[in-house]
Amino acid sequence: MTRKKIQIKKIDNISSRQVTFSKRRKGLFKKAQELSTLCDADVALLVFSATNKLFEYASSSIQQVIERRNGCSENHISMDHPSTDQFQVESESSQTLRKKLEDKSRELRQMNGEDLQELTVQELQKLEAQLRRTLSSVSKRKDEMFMQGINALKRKEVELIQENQRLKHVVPDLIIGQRQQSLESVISGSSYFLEDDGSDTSLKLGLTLHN
Amino acid sequence: MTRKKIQIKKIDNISSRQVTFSKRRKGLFKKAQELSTLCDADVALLVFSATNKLFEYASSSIQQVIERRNGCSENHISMDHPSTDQFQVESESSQTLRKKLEDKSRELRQMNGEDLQELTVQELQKLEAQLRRTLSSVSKRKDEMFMQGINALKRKEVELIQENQRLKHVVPDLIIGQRQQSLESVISGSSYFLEDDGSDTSLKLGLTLHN
DNA sequence: AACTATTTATAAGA
DNA sequence: TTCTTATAAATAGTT
Repeated sequence: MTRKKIQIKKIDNISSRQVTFSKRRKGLFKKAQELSTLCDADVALLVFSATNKLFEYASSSIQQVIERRNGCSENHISMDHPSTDQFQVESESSQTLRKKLEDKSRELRQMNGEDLQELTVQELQKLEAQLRRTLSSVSKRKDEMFMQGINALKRKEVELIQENQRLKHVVPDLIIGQRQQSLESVISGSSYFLEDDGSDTSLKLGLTLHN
Repeated sequence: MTRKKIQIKKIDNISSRQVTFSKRRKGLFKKAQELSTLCDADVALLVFSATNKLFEYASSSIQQVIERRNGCSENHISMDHPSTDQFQVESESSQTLRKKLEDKSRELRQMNGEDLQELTVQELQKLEAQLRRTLSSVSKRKDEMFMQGINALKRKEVELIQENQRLKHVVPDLIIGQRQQSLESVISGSSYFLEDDGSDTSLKLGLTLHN
């Protein structure tokens, strides 16, 4: 909105997204409190960052409610779904969940190369080692999948060869039996395989089926 | 803030207060949604007018929670003080949190090379590319930190060399001039104005000063 | 509701 | 992070 007009869509660059978040969050909170004061309105504003950190504003008359919520954070679900009561009771609190979520988010960001400044050299080395391990697993898995694909194609190839074998016997009979009939359409599709010298046909097939 | 700057205090005139409320509310909601979009943040904004009419905004991932309340909402608009219920509702439900946590956990496991069988070849390739990017970032960061460490050591080295130079001049004079006096007590004092030619005494001193 | 003179917010850069 | 600054956006007072 200055220096240059921007499009309202997710900011790609991570650090400028963080900077913008800080600035705009501040601006938003200011405007919220101004609206509250100027117009005697009750305003509540909750902002969760991409890292699940919570920022909140509440005009004074709502403040107490917010505070009460912070104390006991999740009975409303059991109100909506009484049947889940027991489950709710023994399950983790929202606070706990949010903490976990925050942890996972940070870890994930670091695995995506963000927020690395938070790490020590040891941690970086550990991360590096893990990345290499994963990279290796991914390669392996990719290979597996390629091999599966190739094997599937090979099986199909065998089937096609067998089919061709049958056709090879059938077609000449037809040619002999019905010379007057056009046969290009039948043969052109599969004439490649008609000459069966055995081995290297399968190789060609494998390659053509790949593409 | 235009035509004239205003003070941020309750607007006395009722109609202009209402006008301002409309205008600023609109602006505030726009900013809230921009923040949400630009920075990938979850935002919930509730505004009660002085007449207790409710206006609200919620970014999509909180939306569902808000909507559930809308199903049974007619009664609390007219309340003087919003009930506890309302504000518990606007924070994310445990269910939502649990879902998010699950998603992050899966992503994290995959970045750690587990559960790769769930991914397609395309997804594997994407993951691989990301891993390589992160690996590069990690290396870069590690280099930075090493360089910082090295530079710190170099600075310290320079300081120590300078200190040693001074001591090199001070110590021999002392030895010559005041043989009967304890060496340690003299060194700990600040008599390094004294000139001298210097000798290997400084090396020992330099070392002891390190520890 | 519209209009605009100003103030405010803020994107980019340092 | 914080500051600066050029420019975009919001809006107070007016019509």
